Amino acid sequence: MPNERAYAQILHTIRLIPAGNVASYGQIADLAGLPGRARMVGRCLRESSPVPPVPWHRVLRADGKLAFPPGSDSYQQQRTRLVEEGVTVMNHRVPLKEFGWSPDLYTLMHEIPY
DNA sequence: TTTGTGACCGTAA
DNA sequence: ATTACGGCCACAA
Repeated sequence: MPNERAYAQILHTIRLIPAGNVASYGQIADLAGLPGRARMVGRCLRESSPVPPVPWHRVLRADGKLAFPPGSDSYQQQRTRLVEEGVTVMNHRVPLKEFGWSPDLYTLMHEIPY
């Protein structure tokens, strides 16, 4: 696999998201040293059936929406996990801007990877 | 080889 | 607030 390094970087970066916080696919890609490749993050998660050490539920779209179809199994699970961590989810999205969260991740995780 | 398909994103109507 | 479009790129058909 040519991408196993990239995937490892991605999963590693996702592990750095603190509980109660969220990050977008694009942010993860950037932090993992893969600028512009948000789709790869999604593909990585889809293909590597993530287990708890990888907090996949803290990864959202850039606009704060959960990436799953509302009502789907995965959607419900993600929503539940977020709420358990105290993250507000209303109308299928986390109000990032309203909480000033989106940019915080760059501050919280500066020194990175692997 | 080409085409379609995503757990996506930024910009511009 | 939406929609459209172009970028993005590994994968499968």
